[in-house]
Amino acid sequence: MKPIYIYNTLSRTQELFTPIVPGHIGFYTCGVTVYDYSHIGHARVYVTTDVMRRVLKAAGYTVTYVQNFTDIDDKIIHRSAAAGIDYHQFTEKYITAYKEDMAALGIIPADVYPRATDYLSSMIGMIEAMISSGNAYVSDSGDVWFSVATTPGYGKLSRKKIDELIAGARVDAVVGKRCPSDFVLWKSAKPGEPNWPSPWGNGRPGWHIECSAMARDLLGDTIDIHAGGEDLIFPHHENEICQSETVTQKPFVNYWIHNGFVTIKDEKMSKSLGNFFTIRDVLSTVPAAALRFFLLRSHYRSPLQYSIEGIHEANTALEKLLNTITTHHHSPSPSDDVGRLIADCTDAYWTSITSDFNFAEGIGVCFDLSRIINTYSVSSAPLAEMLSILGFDVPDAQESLPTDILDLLDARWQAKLSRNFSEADRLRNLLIEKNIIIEDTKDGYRWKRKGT
RNA sequence: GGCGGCAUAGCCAAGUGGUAAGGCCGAGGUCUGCAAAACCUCCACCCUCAGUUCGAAUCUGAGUGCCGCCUCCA
Repeated sequence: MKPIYIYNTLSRTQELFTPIVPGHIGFYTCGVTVYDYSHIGHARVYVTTDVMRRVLKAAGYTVTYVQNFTDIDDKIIHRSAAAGIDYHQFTEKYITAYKEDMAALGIIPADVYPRATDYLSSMIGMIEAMISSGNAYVSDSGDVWFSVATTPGYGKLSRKKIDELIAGARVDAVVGKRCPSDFVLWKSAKPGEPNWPSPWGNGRPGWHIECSAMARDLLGDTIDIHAGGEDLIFPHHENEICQSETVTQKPFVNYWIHNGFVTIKDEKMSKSLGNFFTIRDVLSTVPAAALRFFLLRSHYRSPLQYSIEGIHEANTALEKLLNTITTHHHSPSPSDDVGRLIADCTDAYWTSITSDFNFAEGIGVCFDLSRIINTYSVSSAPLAEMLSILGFDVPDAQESLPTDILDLLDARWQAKLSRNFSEADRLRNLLIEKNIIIEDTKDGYRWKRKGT
């Protein structure tokens, strides 16, 4: 089990990761509200957490990864009504689309994709507990509110003070709400809205309670890692904490991880600003691996400026690495010195990716290793392993060719040595027709498959 | 108004006390029958001003610029 360091939003410092159960990790990431196609900002979070999972697994842990779908909320209600279809059919469409987009990006599916509407009874149970402990109250309209003032540690994640929240509250007074900072746990149904029965009348859950309930049901009272975009720190994650902790009386999450935003012209990519690009639109113009590489080339907590030029550049850079792997050297001859250089790279790579998941630095090491492999004509397997952890499909570097191809390669090399260039070129063209590209080097030649 | 974050080369981007990784672009070179690739060399007064220190991109203070959260948001 290799040590992992994680920057914990709760402490605002990098900490040595220690799981609750040795060798196993419960990992929860806030998923999307399924009312539209996902954009590049979403892609960043899920590509990042995908590689985090891969690193944790490679470090020797087993990981249970849970990612929810918020399949009921105001936007879903409005948009499905506008489309004239049932909310469930509506969300089904976008859940399918989401899974397609993630698959295209090479993201390993979650172990569980819980949907809010499948966990109503757990949510209701938690809300009842909050009411009986005096942390929540029911208003005349049948809405249930969480009383923030009754939670001593409120604000510990976002570092906000309750009085300041109240003083600076931009929210208009809501009927039934005792304090501006209180938030809704259960909303009574308006006419025509989807609703479910509860002790407080028909209605639907507030947003925050779903994650508290689903995380608890699937991963236990305390989970190891909880991730999401940094816009979720407040109020979503802050509220999850107070809900869960008032019910269980245990810490909700040990390590909080938050992603920086994808920006466009220095502004956050978001639907309300209208400056977003959907994953499927972008992938219609660039390879998915290029987008993945683009997202991984900067640290996950830094803002990332979106640009199609940046993705093209990432593609060029990635191809350089893949080229190193797909090129088969004719004369491998590793030495102890070179072996040490490679080992140094491998060590540096591991240090990077386990130091708060510094994939950008790790990628830098990949280029160093690439140069070593090309310079000394040695096996590219260590580089393939590195890229594989980052989630790139790497061709089999140890692939062997059919004997007829090998014979052609050899014949062409002999022709070249005897300076029979017309025959050498004829054989080279023959090989190109068979998708084999030859590149001569100082000491011999190497080959790779066309288009890889 | 409150809280938080960011500012490194033409562009992208690592680096949290010891004289600036990596990639893209550009320039020159090596190799070479051709082709392709690769390799080598070159390209940074780390936003400003003070301060701490033997030593700061890295710590402290002030300033400037930009962004985010406080309302749905990955």
